Amino acid sequence: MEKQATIKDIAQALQISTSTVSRALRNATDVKPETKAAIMALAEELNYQPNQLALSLLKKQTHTIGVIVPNLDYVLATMVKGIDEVALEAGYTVMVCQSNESYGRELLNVSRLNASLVDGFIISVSSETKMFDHLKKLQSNKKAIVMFDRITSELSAPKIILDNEDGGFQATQHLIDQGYSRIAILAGQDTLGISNQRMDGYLKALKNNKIKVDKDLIIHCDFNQDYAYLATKELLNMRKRPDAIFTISDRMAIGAMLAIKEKGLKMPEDIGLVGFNNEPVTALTTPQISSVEQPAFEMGKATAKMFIELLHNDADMSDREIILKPKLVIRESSRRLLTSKK
Amino acid sequence: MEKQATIKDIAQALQISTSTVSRALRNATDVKPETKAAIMALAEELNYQPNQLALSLLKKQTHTIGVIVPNLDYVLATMVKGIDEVALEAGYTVMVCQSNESYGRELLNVSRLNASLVDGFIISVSSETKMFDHLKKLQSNKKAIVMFDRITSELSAPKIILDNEDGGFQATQHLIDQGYSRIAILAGQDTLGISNQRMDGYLKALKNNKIKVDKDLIIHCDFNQDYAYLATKELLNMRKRPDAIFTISDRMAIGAMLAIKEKGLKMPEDIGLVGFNNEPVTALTTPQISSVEQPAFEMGKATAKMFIELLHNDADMSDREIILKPKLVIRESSRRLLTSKK
DNA sequence: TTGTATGCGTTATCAT
DNA sequence: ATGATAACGCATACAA
Repeated sequence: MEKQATIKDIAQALQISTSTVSRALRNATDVKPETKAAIMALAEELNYQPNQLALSLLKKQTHTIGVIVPNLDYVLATMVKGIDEVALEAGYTVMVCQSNESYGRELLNVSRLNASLVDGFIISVSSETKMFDHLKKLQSNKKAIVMFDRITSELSAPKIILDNEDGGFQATQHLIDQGYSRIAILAGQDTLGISNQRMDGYLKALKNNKIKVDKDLIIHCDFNQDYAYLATKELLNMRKRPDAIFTISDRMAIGAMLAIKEKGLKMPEDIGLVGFNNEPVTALTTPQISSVEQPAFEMGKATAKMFIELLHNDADMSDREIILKPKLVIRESSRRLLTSKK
Repeated sequence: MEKQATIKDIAQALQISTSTVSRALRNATDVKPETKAAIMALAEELNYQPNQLALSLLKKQTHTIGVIVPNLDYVLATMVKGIDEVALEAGYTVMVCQSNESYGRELLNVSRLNASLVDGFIISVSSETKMFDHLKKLQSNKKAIVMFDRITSELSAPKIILDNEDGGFQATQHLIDQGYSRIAILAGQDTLGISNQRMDGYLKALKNNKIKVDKDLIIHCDFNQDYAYLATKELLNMRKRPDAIFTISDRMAIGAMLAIKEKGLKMPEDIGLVGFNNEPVTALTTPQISSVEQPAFEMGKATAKMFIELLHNDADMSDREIILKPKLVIRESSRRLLTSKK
């Protein structure tokens, strides 16, 4: 076998025109059964496969979705899996690119995938991304865009998000229910939407329970284990140290846990801990870590469905927003009352 | 702004031919500076971007690499990151597809990405994949293929792999050095190459140390935490139970650890445990788990480099093979001698 | 039922 | 220095 066979090859071999071959291959009705049979047979033999590039150029659509994510950690990988699932079923191929939390990389990815290579984008923006002209430009070129997880209100597009505020609220309220009162929060950079929303939930729970907010208990640090470790060390050295910590990611919870153990404090007796994401690791530590679970796979599926609807729909969908609810999973690190709900 | 502007649009607006526009845009020398300036200005204004589809159709290359992996767990995600890194730098875009350990999905992914959409494939085959005609067909269509991690000798292609046997050997030898003598192994399905190789290393270490192989201590189960848990439970209920367990993945090590704890045995005193992959979680459990580290990021980079060389190289590279060495990371779960190397 | 001609966006070749 | 034309692989309107 040589280079991919083309319609032309088949036509030449059979001494007929390319249009007839094209029709036969596409199951058109008006082709004589015998010629059609001959064509199909030869196509099979030559392992003919239509050239998607040519088709895409002609149809102006590639049936390919560009998915851009800041990284492929557990949650995002799960979401991508959900996207993949739905897209594949609908006949779309998914191109996954990682921006590595870098605005520059995101720009590069977008521009590479643009230029007619993809029908549109499903994107979760990097933590560095503060300007959205690159996405607006895509829209003005009639590319479909759906945002998910890390979104921005600056772009008018369908959005699929988690109710992060509710997640923060559930976590904090639970800690309060367990009798903790000096509750610290390890948040991300104060420019990151999902971080701020989770903190809003934290603040709301405090307020609802008439607990005064102590600014010293609100820490902004990198979404990362090492920073969380250091930040927690400082927290524990305060004169009036917190009796509970809510971290907005499980990675950070791990860092906090290491610092807590190092200090010789017991969870949940001396100090309570709740993380976010419900990564599998939370069930593996000692003690196991309570964590806010997000329906990542479902979110991915919902996102892909929205995207495909957007492609097939002329109506304006820019105000569409799906908000999924998180669910707190209570484990050992924060359950110190026997009466607590299971 | 409307649909992407084309060369034709610019030519019409400026009342010149498309060839001139094309030349100007491509920085050709023989274009009058003034016309060139006008063209560049208009291109900028219209946000002109060359249509990659048309270019690819013409040049018969897409500058896109199809990457197919069985899943996106920690190790593979890290490898993909390495691939991405090198590919991006070389001007290639990466399409990542997950086969979900399914042969059918792998076929689908390959056929979708084929059809001239990608210049070639970087693939780690699914655990279900036992036939390789789909890959051979690609090669006969002159697509470049590089295999990595999970490879097959049935395909003649450059390969980048870990020295899995050495990994198994290091792990087992270490356990022996620590004074363990009844060492069990939790392996994967006996059709999975990397599993068998790790087991070969295990057997070699036993043989080198004149320890008789006990078939009852060799367990084949799914690459998965739950099965490992169950298998370990059985192992611990044997009349002469093992005093150490080597699992060929960290997930399995976690499962084993749960069963060990449940049984009330202490690591490393009563029983030693070594995993494989050195996932971050191994440092978070209590006790921390010793594990064989593979240079995943480096492997990804090496793979992408090999692939790009293959694209630019007419010579036969099918016998090229890069074998990377693993490195045992010793932690609490297996270090019971104070004299042990750190 | 089949063939011819055209176009998708671009570049390369060959004129002019 | 610039323009006309063909080609990449395919589908389709139109002609036969």
